[in-house]
Formats: sequence, C-alpha cells, structure tokens
Amino acid sequence: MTKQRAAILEIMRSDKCHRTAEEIFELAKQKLPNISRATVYNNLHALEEEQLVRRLATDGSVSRYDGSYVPHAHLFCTRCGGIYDFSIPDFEKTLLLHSAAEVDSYELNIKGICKACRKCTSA
Amino acid sequence: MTKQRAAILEIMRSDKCHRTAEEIFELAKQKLPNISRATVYNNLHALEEEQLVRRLATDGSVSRYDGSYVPHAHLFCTRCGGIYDFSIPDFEKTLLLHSAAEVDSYELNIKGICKACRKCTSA
DNA sequence: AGAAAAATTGGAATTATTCTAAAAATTTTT
DNA sequence: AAAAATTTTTAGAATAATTCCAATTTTTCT
Repeated sequence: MTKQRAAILEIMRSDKCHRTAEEIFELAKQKLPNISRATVYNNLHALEEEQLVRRLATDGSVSRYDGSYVPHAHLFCTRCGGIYDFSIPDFEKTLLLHSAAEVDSYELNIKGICKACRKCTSA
Repeated sequence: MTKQRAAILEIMRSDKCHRTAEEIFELAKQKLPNISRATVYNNLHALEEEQLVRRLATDGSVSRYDGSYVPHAHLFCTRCGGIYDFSIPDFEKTLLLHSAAEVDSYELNIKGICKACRKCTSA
C-alpha cells in the first residue's frame, strides 16, 4: 500500500461526494504535493477493480467517482447542482423481471429538482 | 431542412441501434460524401434540443445516441455487446416516490447477460 | 540488506468533442 | 424570381479528459 493510494482511498471514504478525478487530484495534492494525475487515475481504476469505488457515467465529459461500490441511484439536482444518493427497494428484482437479463450491475441517474430546492421560493 | 439534417434524422429513425456519433457520421457519408463531423454533432445536439433524439451516457469515452426521446432503460449485454431497450411499468412514479424529487428525466443502464446469450452454451 | 516486483512521476500522446471563420445553402422579403 | 438576411455546413484547428510511456522510486519478498 503506497501513501498515494492510501490518500486516495481516504479521500474516497471521507465524504459522500461524487468527485471528479481532477477534484480528487487536487485534494490528494494537499497531502502529497508531488502526486501526479496518472497516479490518481491508476488508483481509481485499481480501486474500481477491487470494487471499492465506482465510476459514474455522467452527462458531461468528466467521470465522477462514488466512494461506494454498492449499487444505488443518483439524483442530479438541476437547480443546486447537488448529487444525492437514493435507493429503490428490491430494485434488482425489478430489473431482473423486466429486462429478462442476468443483471451484473446497474446505473440509475435522474435529473430533477431535489426536495430542498423544491421548498425554496420561486418555483 | 438541409439534406444533411434529413439524412441524420433518417438514420436515427431507420433503426433502433444506439449509435455513436462516429458511426452516424460514417453512415451519413454514404449518402453525402462531403458531410463533416461537425455537422453530425451540430445536428445531434439540435435534435436533442427538439427532443427527437437522446444522448446516452455510457461507460467509455463515447456517447451513443438513441433515436427515441421517450425515457426507457437499456441493457448492455456484456457477452454479445448488444444494447437492448426495456421498460419498467410506472417507473416515473417509483422514482418520484423514492427520490423525493421532481423528476425531469432519468437514465437507467444495466450491464448483464441478455436472454439470448443466456440460452447459448457455456454458461 | 539485496533482489524483484509494483507503483509513481511528468510529460507526451490520444481521442471524442467543440470551436471558428469562410463558404454554401436555405429562407424570407420584396 | 431576384436580392437580402439568416442559418447551416465545412475543414481543420483547438480543447480537455484520459491514457500511455520510459525512467525512477517505493514497496514487498526472501
């Protein structure tokens, strides 16, 4: 276990954000000023192999990484820009039923307005 | 309506594939040899604005375009590489219920082994 | 400690996509 | 139907996230 890898793992575990590789790189630099981007990418890939992290496919050109490998859904709030986790009970079963497939993994992302933003003024 | 745009629209409507911009470009060139990539991208964006086409976020670095704007789920078969549509009844309601959000759109992609591939030999 | 294997670094390379300015096509106005 | 105005197309340059690479450093194994 290298210190670079430990730092990246620590960042991924320390919060529930869904950071981009660049953001993770910036955070890691605070601890290890010489860390390189390639190392961040290498480790994120390795961590995904080990099922400790999951890459999210997003709209834009950047990927985001989720500190949990357990599948769950994401809400991208179009008002505040936040990304929130949520889950749907027995969703794997639903998928199996309607896709007729042997399901390995899923990615469910929704766009909309989160609860908090809905409460704010100006509909 | 330019002939480039008509050709792209025609391609998008003619089959249910989920093509990449590059594939669409190649197909369009068969009809219009001088068409440029930028035109393909321009039109795909415009068609998405008009809600005639939808861009899918995928794993890799390329986007794929769906000839239908109506939301539905996709199965990416890890064995045959095929991409299949499926849908889940009342899924919008389920999303509303569990996300607590006002849902604008969703993207649901699953990875697994499709029915046809499961039937084949060699589990 | 010494040897072998694995990871890191920094920068170059790659690749999908976007941008740009000039030319061409389409639409609108008369 | 011609002229003017607007929109679209083109070709190639520019951009940006990610990957690749060879040399060096660190870690692991014995």
